[in-house]
Amino acid sequence: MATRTDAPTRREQILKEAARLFADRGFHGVGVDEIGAAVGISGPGLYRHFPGKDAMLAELLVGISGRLLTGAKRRLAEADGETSSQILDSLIEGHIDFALDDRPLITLHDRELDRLRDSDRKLVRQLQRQYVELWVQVVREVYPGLAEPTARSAVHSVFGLLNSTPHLGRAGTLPGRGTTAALLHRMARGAFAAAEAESRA
Amino acid sequence: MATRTDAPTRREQILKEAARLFADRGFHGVGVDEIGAAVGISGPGLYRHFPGKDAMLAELLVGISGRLLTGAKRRLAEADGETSSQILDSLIEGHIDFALDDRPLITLHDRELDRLRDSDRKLVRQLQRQYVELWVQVVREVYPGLAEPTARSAVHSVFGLLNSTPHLGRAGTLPGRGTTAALLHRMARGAFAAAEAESRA
DNA sequence: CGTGACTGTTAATGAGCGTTAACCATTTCC
DNA sequence: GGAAATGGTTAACGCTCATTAACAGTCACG
Repeated sequence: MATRTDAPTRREQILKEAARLFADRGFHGVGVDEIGAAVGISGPGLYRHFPGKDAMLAELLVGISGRLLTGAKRRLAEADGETSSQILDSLIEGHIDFALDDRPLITLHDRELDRLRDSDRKLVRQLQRQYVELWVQVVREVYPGLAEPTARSAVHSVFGLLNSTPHLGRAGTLPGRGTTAALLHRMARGAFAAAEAESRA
Repeated sequence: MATRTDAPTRREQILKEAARLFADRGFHGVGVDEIGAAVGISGPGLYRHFPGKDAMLAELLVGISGRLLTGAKRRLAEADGETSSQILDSLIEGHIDFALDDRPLITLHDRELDRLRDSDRKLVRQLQRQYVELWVQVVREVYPGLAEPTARSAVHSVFGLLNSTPHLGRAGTLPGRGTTAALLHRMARGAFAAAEAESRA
């Protein structure tokens, strides 16, 4: 489990650049030649590493959903003795890290899902669903006033809030990563708390 | 200003169906034949109403941003005597109405902007910017603790929250429009309030 | 040495698709 | 009543683009 210091493999370079390009101009908006050029090889050379353009998108999207889910599961597992509230904070923190560090992937995540083969799309959706349900459980422990459907809607909405980072001005204009992360975190908690205020209206 | 009861014109049918299709499968993912079929005419017949496929997208996106902005301006103008807090509630309500009633447009709004001609994209961005600034002003009146950059980030994030409706399960599974709107409204206010808590940390 | 396995290259193929051309029915209106 | 205007049609063009073919350099290793 050592953190890898190796040079990135060609496959990884391709995936990274493809993610950036897909996020910028959409799956159909990017040609294979362009992806190839981004890693210094040309067009069809990509086919030595992937069976096709679709496969790159599939691997990206499955990878995203998978990493989000396993990350959340890990946080949950490592949390013996912590309060539900602390666990929720940990989930939020993990999601924010992801949103801030992998903006292109976040963008792809809910933009290009429909371009996948049926089987891949099903897989991604299943991973997403598990991730959501995991959040819903924790959220309902922290905010018991939330009925399950309400909690699910609230979770989706908070994802929308956290995933808004791509719209927050390109890199330079942001008030600094830590500040932004803290702001998003507070807002997420505030949104959940306000959601719970329902039953008492 | 009578609410129109007329049958929708062909142009409007086309725009509506195009919006739905673009939102579902992306601008590049939809063919003109398909758009034509959706309104009962076939492929090239569209060119009697629009100079090209791009023009449909442009009109849709400019229309969205324009309606959001003018709606917000109207609410502001009609609000003499109201408190800033009431005005903010009105802005939120307007945005939620839009998000719930025109889901496809919301989706397009931040998904296909890059496919526009430079001039159109500039126009749309300008309208968006005005809309954001208008919110920022009102938000800062209600939550004076918010510095301007923070307020702007918060506004973007709340847009992310409100625009999450497309992800809230297709139509049937929603707990009812009024309930959903109320939930989103509460969460938005809660998020802003929590954002303000910053300077006092 | 030499024979695969790898990783590239360029050229060709073939499908999809936006757009234009050429043509036609219907309505409007002097 | 006839000429525009209007809103369709189908067929053809041309371009983009993913994918495949055919070929070649490099390195590991028996």
